[in-house]
Amino acid sequence: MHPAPPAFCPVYRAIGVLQEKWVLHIVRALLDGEKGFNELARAVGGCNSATLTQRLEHLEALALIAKRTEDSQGKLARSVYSLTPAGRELQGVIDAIGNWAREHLDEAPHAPAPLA
Amino acid sequence: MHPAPPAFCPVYRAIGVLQEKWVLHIVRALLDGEKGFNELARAVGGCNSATLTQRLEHLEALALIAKRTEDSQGKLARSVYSLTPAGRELQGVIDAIGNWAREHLDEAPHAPAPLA
DNA sequence: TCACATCACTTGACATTCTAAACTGGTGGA
DNA sequence: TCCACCAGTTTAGAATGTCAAGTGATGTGA
Repeated sequence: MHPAPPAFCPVYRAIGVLQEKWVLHIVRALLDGEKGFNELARAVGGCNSATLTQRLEHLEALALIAKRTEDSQGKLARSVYSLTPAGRELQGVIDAIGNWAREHLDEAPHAPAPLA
Repeated sequence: MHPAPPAFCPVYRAIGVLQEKWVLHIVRALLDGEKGFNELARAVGGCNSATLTQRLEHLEALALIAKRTEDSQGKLARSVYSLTPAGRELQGVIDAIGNWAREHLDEAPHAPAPLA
């Protein structure tokens, strides 16, 4: 019944992954260095913990990020999320978005030039 | 009350636009040439008309695509959607996604080889 | 000339996805 | 002890996306 969604096309599938809400933000935040759960939530800016948990699970399943649980002898369980090599390669995508954004999205909410 | 979403950051806003469902698919389809409504729907593969209409309005408002209504003398009103220069520049983003996808997303649902 | 297909959408009911906000259970500091 | 932070989980409701059908016009073939 599907009108032929090109599921076999890698670009199509990549778009499917990358358009999930917060995914690109998460990747961008982690490109900046590995982070704990709350730290990541803050860096990403506005994602709630339920969605973040789900997104992190999905990205881990896709092997774009890795979760490590630091347990310093006692019992402190801090989780640390970082990009895998495949995830780090998304730098190119983020850069492309960045270049485009700076060229074509620079109007709008803009500080009204501090020097005037 | 927002925990400081960096709305002033162009990359953040770009991600906000590009992660809307179907947006990247629409851009990709139009990079291939201008298209009518149903034609675009078919090219995009699986987006329903309600969402497509809404997305096209949004993208037109952002000046990434342009809508032209061909009315050959009589009264035929065929709509044609095409990318604006700003929209066309998203080629770089699509390419980056394409490169990444081909390198890191090539396993998975794969037609089981028609010959055999 | 009538039936049927296509075009560009709209509409309304429904399903999926995302969200806020509160809560769990543990650590660590004043 | 009280409070803050850690990493989440839960639940209910809002936002977003979808399906399927319908609209009114044109075109196509029998």
